[in-house]
Amino acid sequence: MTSPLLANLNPEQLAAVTLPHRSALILAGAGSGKTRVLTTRIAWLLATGQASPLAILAVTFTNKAAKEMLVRLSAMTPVHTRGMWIGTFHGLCNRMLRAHYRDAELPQLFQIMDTQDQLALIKRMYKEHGIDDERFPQRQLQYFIASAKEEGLRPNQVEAGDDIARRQVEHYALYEGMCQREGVVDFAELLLRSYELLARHEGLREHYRRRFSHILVDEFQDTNILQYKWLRLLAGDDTAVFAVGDDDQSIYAFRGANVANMQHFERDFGRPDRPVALIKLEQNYRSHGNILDAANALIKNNRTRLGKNLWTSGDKGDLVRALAAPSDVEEAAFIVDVAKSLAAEGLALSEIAVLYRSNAQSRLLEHALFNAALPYRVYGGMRFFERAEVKSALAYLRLVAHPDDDGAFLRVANFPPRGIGARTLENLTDAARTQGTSLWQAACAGGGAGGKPSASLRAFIELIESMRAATAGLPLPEAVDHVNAASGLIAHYKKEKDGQDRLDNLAELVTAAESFLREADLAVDAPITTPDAGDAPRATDEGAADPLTAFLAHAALEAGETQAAEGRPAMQLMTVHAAKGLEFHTVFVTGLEEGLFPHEQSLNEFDGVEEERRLMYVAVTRAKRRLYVTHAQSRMLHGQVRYNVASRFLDEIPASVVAWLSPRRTRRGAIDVDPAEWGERLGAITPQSSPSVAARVPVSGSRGTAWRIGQSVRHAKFGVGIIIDAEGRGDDARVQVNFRDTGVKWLALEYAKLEAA
DNA sequence: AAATGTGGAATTTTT
DNA sequence: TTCCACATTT
Repeated sequence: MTSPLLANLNPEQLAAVTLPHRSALILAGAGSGKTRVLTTRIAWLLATGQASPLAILAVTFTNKAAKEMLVRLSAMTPVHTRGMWIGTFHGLCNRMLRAHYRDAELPQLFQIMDTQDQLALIKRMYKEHGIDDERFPQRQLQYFIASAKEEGLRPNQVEAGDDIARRQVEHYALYEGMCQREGVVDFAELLLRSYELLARHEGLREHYRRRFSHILVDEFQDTNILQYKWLRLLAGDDTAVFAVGDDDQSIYAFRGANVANMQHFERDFGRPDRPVALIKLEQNYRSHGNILDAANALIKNNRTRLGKNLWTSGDKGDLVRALAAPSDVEEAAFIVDVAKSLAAEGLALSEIAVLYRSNAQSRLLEHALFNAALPYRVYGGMRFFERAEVKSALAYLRLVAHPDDDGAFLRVANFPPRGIGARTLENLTDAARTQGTSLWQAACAGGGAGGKPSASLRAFIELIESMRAATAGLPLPEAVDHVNAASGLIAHYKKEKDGQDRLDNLAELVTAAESFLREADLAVDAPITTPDAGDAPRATDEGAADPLTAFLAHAALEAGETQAAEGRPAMQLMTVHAAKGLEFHTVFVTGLEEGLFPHEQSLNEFDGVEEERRLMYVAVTRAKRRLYVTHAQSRMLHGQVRYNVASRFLDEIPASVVAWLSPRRTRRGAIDVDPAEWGERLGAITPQSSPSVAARVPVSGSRGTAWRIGQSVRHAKFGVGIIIDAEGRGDDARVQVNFRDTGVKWLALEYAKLEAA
């Protein structure tokens, strides 16, 4: 076996890649070459003739991962990746539903709603049915529906324990009715419909089962119940399912991810003659030893694990650097200082990441970086296809493609303003409801309940009709361009003084249509046909018959980049969640404080702290060479200063691999250092200082009675905490302490024997 | 129909 | 603090 494909694989990777035909669960630790194994496995199957490209289905969660798989695969083998089913769960389900829209009981040109659209639909529904949004918050219903669907449950299958739940189920049913009438599906619906399609149509199911001899799943720990059921349906007796995942990196339980899927895999995908193979990839190619030691020790505190230990053949490397800053401002200043000196040493800024638990923390960091003129890029936020002007342009296109889309209708009927007031739309909504039709049909039928067809409404109908006629024969980008202008959007934003960005985005939408066509072209070859249940011919990768519908699906399924990548290298700011899968030379994990990380909300959740710990594990394992873990004694949060105890996760990193860059007492908690001295001390600490910088700065002894807000204390009964308030003096003096384990308490200094901690 | 004011809430996020 | 939804004003 001297295939170059297999060169440089370690024994476990090699075993995984060349596994004989049967299902396998690959426990792939952080940085263990997971993507490489996955793509090499596919290449291997193809190269050895064990599978044809059409027999392979590979599924990921993100478009980015799917794209990367395609790129790496084409680099490895000369195969045409075009006919292959490689994509996201949603993308593949969309493809399947387009091909079998009749059996799925969907209109041919069904439209996909993103979460914004979905919320808008729920709001409309609340208005129409007079549902009380105080008692039933719209967001909550949105979550309720998504959760139900992710478990594969229709309204009649949801068990409602109490009255509230019963009402929510009713609302769920109403919602479904609206979606069906308007011909729109939400994200979860793509999965559920596809699942039901396979469940109900045996012929189809058998067709796909026979076709896909190999199913490969990326980030298996992130699959939800429905995705798992979908995989089970799709996998026939002779299908080998190759599931790659890491239970220690399961950080999406809050959106339905079900790690138990990994535990059940062996039972559900094994056959008596071909039990599931279990392979662990534990050799890490990313990080130096001390970083891995920190990660391993940390994650050992979780009880529910499959069990894994990362190791490296490389160096121990630097110690993990820890810092207790007096406040969030100093924490940010420290990061600026270190980044500057690293940059001065020649480290690319893009190799430095600053991670935080919640987005709110980015502001101050941005402020500090901005003032220091350090280029940075923040991940997260508004994506291209989510911007208002882009969504409006898309709504016109949706109306052109699919006029019954009430959401699209309402979005642009009077935008830009054209004299269709709230009153007109109300009447129209009433008329549509009584006639049981879409707004579009009601408008065509003559408008409002009063029977007075509004002239502006008629003009709008004509506008859409004329757009449809004008764009009919046009290539997609030209059609988009036409709609941008004919809709009046361009004229509208030209009038606005801050409209230039929006105009740019509208122009960018034309470009997006161009590149969509270009990429779709590459992805398409001859229509896939099979004797019994042929897949419909595809015009594009999105699987729709016409390019416009495909583009609209693309816009919904791939929201696009957060912001255009800047030319110059920049530091990377993001949440820990967003950092999953990435790696950097230097990583700062910031805000390591009880209440923030682990987040206080997680403490009430089942398995909450363990998930937070996995999150911390993800954060730590992003670092290749240098890891900083920082916390601040005081932090401005929601407009108020808060005093937090240092995170328990800091204590869980073995002292032997940590160098404290700030004075620190023996136990958890903050330092006892005067902010005034801070700058001086910090100045003496350079990031290059040897690991032995450690905790050796002696702290001036606490003077028995001189307690300060922000100080860490210990109480014999209540444990450790931080003083957050004080009042009175002398014998009456009391302090308020936020104890880590026992909460906030007022203590009289005369009686409570507090000691500095 | 745009501009201004008020109250409340405030993880994590892909599709 | 900041963002949002909603209500009220202009």
